Amino acid sequence: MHAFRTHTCGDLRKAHVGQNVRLSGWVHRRRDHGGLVFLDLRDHYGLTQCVVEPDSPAFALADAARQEWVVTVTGPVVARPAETVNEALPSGEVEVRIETFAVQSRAEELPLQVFGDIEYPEETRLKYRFLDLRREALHRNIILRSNIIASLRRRMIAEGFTEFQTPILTASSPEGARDFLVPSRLHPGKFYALPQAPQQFKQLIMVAGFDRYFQIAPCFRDEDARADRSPGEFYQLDLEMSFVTQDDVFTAVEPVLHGLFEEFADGRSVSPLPFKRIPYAEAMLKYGSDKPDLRLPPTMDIIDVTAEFNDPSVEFKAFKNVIAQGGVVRAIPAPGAAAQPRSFFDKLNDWARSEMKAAGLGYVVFEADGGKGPIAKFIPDPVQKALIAKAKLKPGDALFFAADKPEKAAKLAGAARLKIGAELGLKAVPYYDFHFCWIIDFPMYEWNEDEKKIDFSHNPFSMPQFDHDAFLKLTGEDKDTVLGIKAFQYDIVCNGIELSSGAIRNHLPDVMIKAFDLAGYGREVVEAKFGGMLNAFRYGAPPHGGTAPGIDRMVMLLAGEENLREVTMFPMNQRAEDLMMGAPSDVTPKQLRELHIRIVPPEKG
RNA sequence: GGGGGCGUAGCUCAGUUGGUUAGAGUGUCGGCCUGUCACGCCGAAGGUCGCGGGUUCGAGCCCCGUCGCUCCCGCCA
Repeated sequence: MHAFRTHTCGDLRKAHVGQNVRLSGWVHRRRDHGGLVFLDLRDHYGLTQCVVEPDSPAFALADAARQEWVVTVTGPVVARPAETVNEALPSGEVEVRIETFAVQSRAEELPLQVFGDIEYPEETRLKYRFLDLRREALHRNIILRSNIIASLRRRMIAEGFTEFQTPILTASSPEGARDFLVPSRLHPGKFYALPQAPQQFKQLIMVAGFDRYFQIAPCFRDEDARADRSPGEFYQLDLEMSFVTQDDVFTAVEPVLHGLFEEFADGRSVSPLPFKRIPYAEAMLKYGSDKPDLRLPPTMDIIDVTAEFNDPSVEFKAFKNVIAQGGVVRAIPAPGAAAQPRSFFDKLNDWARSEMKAAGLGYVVFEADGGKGPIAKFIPDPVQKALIAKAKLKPGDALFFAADKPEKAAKLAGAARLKIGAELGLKAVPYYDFHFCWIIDFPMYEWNEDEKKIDFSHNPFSMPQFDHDAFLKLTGEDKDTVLGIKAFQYDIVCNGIELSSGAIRNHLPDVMIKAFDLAGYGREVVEAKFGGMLNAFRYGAPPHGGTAPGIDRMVMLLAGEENLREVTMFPMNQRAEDLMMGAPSDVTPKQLRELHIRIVPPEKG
């Protein structure tokens, strides 16, 4: 007989009755009836009830066992009496009668119970992650994560993609997030950077003549965390393809994501292929966001009502002043909101003022006999009718108004749309639990108001949607033209979460240098910082493009969790500390000397 | 860097208007119990009320500071 087990704790069924078996696992739960002790034994595979009676030679040992001890039991599988069958347990028809009992390892009093579903503070859960991982919910999520990654690999390979590894120690890059730096021992004063993404490498893989690359790629960014954003490190399904248009990328990626979500939907619905494509400008107007949640009904689509409020007959000064200063008024329809109490509207206004730092969130309730609410009296009947027509309102619907500079108004309207939709419990018809869309035609540049300069608005490596020769002739003088340029840049969005960002890349050195030039980076800077890739483009670069869906976020969606730590095996806390391993940590003076590093502690404020 | 919330037994939490010896559940330890599966019953141990200062006759509770955790904003091409 094997030293530890002949079966797992998830194996035993009625068919095993009579066999002598050996199980090893953790003592999940102990029920002591004096003369009779039940031990639920747990391993990765399941739970099996074991029982020991006083006349058993193993009784004293087994009776002493406590929660989370690791033990090995040996004995016959017996059928449980009919009235004691546990239907909640797959092995519930049988139990193991303990004849010999061995303790493999004991457990101290637990800081966190494995049994049950008590909620524990993050600090405890992270410090004792190995205990938390034993618990059912987290254990299940981590297995789900593994299955999702395995499925992605299968699907990508089936689509003709090949997985390649790219370096973890690479060069720091100027744009984008803050790099994690690794000091070089051999080159005093110089640093490697951990890759924010294998962006340049995957493009170089295309230049190198490979095609259809993918990787479950670790990415590192030294930025602050959020519930849906791990500090430090995360994983992407990184992919890149040669000789493709934007549509080819979509066609390659859609079935992978759709198939994945269908596979793990577990009864939930997935929006059908092809995913809706929404230009950035339209998304910002209709949803107030570049990551719209399409689970809300189209009757809640935001509309621009600047013209209506600018009509001479409207006497509402607050909005008129905003418009006079270049602002806009956006209206968020709230279907059926007339049934809500006054407090519903007041709370939303308070929310807009406190959390969104807005001047307020005005509203009009359109009853059958006319508009109601604090600002309705400033809006004459013809304009009210125009608003009703434009927003396609029915009696009993309301409109909320966000008035501000275009970006701020869009942002407030977008947040209000989500909040109102959630409060009213409104759902699109047909409703999909996972509602995907592509956001396309992102602007190439944006105006940086603080520094009064043109910035890349997204990815400096994407191809502008602009005539090649005309683009090369652009200068900083053509500000409006430059700010109007769209890029072959796209995002995949699901349920209001940005899953991935991608682009058809700029593979032409002259366009790339001009693109950086327009954002205020001289040729020297581009040569110095992206010389490797730029140089590669001078030796025959194929047109190429790709994207990189965030794996952690996909797992989060499919697991139905709202925090990445619930789907990450060993996460750090929000301050980027590993409480279990004690990272980051001090290092020895010797280590620092070897790296030519001296610590200059921050001055205490 | 900024804002909100939280911090009481190993763990999860309660603790009234500032008022006697700070409680419950769970876990731990001891006793009883032969069919439980959140077993049950009896008992015990277990507390720097995060830390420091202040107000007060009296502080878990009020005030100030500080530390930790968490959520959000900034940030995340």
